[in-house]
Amino acid sequence: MQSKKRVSIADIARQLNISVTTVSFILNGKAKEMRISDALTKKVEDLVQQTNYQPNVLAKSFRTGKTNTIGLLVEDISNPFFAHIARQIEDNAYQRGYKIIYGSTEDNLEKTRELITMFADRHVDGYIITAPEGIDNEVKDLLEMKKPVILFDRYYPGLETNYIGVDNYKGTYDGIVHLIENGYKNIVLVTTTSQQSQMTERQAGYHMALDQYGLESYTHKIAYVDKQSAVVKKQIADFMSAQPQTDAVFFATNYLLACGLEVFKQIGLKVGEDVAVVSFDDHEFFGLFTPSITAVAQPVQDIAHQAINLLLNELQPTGAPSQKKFIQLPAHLVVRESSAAKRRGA
Amino acid sequence: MQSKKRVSIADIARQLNISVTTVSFILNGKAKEMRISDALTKKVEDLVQQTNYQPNVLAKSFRTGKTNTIGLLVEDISNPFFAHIARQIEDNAYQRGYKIIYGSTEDNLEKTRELITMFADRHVDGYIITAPEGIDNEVKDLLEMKKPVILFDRYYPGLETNYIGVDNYKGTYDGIVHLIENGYKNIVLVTTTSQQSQMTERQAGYHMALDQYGLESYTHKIAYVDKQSAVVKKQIADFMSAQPQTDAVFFATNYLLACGLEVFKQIGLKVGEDVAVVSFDDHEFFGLFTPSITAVAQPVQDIAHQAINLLLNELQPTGAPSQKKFIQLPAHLVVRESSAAKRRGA
DNA sequence: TTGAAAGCGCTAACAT
DNA sequence: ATGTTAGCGCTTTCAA
Repeated sequence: MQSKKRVSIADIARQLNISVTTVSFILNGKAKEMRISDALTKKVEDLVQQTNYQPNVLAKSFRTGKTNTIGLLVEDISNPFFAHIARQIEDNAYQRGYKIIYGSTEDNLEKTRELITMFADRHVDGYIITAPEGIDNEVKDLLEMKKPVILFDRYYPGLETNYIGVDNYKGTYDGIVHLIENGYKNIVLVTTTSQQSQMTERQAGYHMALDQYGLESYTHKIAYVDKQSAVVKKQIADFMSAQPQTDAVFFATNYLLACGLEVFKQIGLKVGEDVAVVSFDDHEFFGLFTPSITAVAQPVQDIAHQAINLLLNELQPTGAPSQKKFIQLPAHLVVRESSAAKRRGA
Repeated sequence: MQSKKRVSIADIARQLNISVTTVSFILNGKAKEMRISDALTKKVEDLVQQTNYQPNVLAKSFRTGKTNTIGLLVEDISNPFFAHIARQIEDNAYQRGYKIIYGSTEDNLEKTRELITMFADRHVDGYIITAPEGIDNEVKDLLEMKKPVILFDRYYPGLETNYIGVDNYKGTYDGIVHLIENGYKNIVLVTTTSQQSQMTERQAGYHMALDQYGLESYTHKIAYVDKQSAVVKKQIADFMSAQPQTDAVFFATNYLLACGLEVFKQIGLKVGEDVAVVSFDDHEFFGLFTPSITAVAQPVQDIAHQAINLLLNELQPTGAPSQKKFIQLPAHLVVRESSAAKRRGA
């Protein structure tokens, strides 16, 4: 396939009348360790330069079983949150010699299983995963095979592995308290039916805040199927007309918010006047909305950075089995116009 | 590394007292071709099932030089346009047994070179690339090595390879004509200094429309460096105050639009009243803006679909050297509120 | 301090 | 119709 035959380690050895072993050692930085003479080392390095020798990664991977590849499983790469995470992870990984192969799970168990199998077949060295419900056994299998796994965004309480995510509980709590302090009393939580940790934590934060202030809670869970936003919108519309006293809505994801905004527009509810709005997950355009949208922002860069660092650390063969980390980063409330203090008589 | 030793093709052969060749042929669907008895074929297939034999992909790749991997080089995976493209490509590729490894070029020549080298080292079977300026030689090298390359979003006139993109010229032309017909006369084009095909085409479309209607053109090119949006905003602000007669602005990318909207907000220009606005590239949230934003939408799904199809076709070893395709899909104007007919006296 | 050689799992040319 | 075997390029054990 290649136009010119690539030079191999044997070519180098032959030209210098030495053995491939020696060349291999030098190439892998074991020259000192193997007490190979500096002169020889130099000669080899020069020839490598001169011939533009590039080791055959495939052969190397085959031999060692290491591929220098990381499997990244996100819920959906086209979701801005995950896209940004992916971008950061990519940057970090490439800088350290690792490539990323990715897949979108759609939070679907079957699809995730397939992806994990594919990635395992390819001998990826480690995994960074946003786990769908029910995938714990597969993850356990990976761990048993000594493959490092980093969970992010959501975790499994029972799994002994690394996790990095945001403090969903506190983030939501802060958002709700903010609404309460701005005078809102009938605060609805619109969330999904998902039982994943990040969602249950957000619910818990919501309830905690309301309890503390002695307010009543109105949770509305939507089965978020397939971006069938028509269905979602219908449910939100129904809910709003059933509970006309609602003066604020906290959306547990920014997709739900998008649906909500559309509904409000349709039924003529003015955001920021008739109803306050806060979203979990910020978005680059929220500042440009009218009114601009208050959101609980996740530290995307930090999350990605920590995820890849945790993974690369596990990949470094240190003798001791690494201590598993469970990291929760603070989320940060970005106050904008959509949650402005409630006006009397509104 | 694996907890149990994987079963190999030799194990299968040994257990059945046949040769690895036979097993290999059967595994690769050449049983018929090699006239291997149905009975034997069946026996092998059963044992494969039963032992859960999984071919070692690494060994196979090493041997054949094929990796069933596609290198996807986009400008920035965290840009929604590319993120959506990536998602579609992923879906299509996985369905057909290919994995994606990706990289963000940042439209930076050096970085793109590195990525291409990395991908080449890994023997990816083919490439899908949004090419930065100046990368034509590297692409030419790939083509010489018989590696299929699909360019998308922008092309090099001199390169003999496949291209898939949108009709930027017509898309922009339509957008400008729409503004003109809605009564706008002083229409500014805000674009980048990039000389890439997609940008120059958009400029051409802009000029064509204005010429046709005998209107004057006011192009403002911004060096889009590093998302230094402060710089970009400053330039837009300066431009607007220097040309107060401006009644409409066409932004050549949705990032520029975002900067523009912020500036207009700051200086108190009301979009849709004081100034009409159209963006090239739609965005999922444009419908939620107030006023909602008119945009020239690219058929993301089609683009991705065609790109991956073109590539997979080239990967199918048909005798004849494939005819290179140059495909331009129509862009589609999504009319919303931001470009509503100009009111008299505004 | 360096070299010879086995072998990773698979494919395919060549033998029978 | 099926088997023997030579590599692919590299790492690493063992020997010298």
